[in-house]
Formats: sequence, structure tokens, C-alpha cells
Amino acid sequence: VSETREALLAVVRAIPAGRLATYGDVARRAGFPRSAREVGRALSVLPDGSSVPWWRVVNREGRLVSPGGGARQAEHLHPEGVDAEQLPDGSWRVDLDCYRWDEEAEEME
DNA sequence: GCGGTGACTCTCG
DNA sequence: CCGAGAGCCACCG
Repeated sequence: VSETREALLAVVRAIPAGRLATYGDVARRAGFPRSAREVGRALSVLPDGSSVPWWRVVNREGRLVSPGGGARQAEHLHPEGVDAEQLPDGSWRVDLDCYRWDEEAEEME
């Protein structure tokens, strides 16, 4: 098992419920500021029963882009208090300004 | 080792 | 925030 993916997934697992993080943020917090793509790759190989809340990870626009079109993320986020909206073109997105994971605040804990 | 690829991001129009 | 181009990094044939 690759340590890189483990580190990435560890950060994703650390995302609090009702909060969102971008691929870039997760990669940076994991120590790989240039490996944002690896975050997506790591999530793409996640098993179904994984304990990793991959649905809390979105791209830099707060857009839900995943194999399911993002609808699955929206379904998981809704019960956590995150209100996602579907755009006219079918893609889903959330308000990053409100739900973005504040990593700085987490460190103070 | 090499070229192709991707749940990314940045910069320039 | 749209489109094109380039950078980055790990995986695959």
C-alpha cells in the first residue's frame, strides 16, 4: 500500500462532517502540494465500504465532479448539513465560501 | 524506461 | 468562470 495515498486519505478522513475541502487543500495538508491529482486518483480506487468521506472532497470551484456526476456527493452532503445545488448543465456544486474546511482553525484544536 | 492518462490547479486571453 | 495550454505526480501497458 502506497504511503502517499494513505497520507492523502488520512487527511480526507480528518475532514469534519458538514465541511468541504478541495483536492489541492487536501494534498497540501498531506504534504504533497503538487499532488492534487493523486487525491482524485486515491479516491477513484476507494473500496465501496471505505471509511473515507470522499464526498467531502470537491474541486477548486466547490464543484462535485465524480463518476456519478456529483449527485451521490450531494446525497451524502445533504444529511450532513451541506446544501448542494444542481447547475443547469447538470453538474452539482456547493458554496465553498460557507462550507470550506478551515484547516487553520482545526490546527488550533 | 517511455508514452498515455486522469475525481487537479494555475496562468493567459 | 469559459477555453486552451502547461505543470505535476503516480499508475498502467
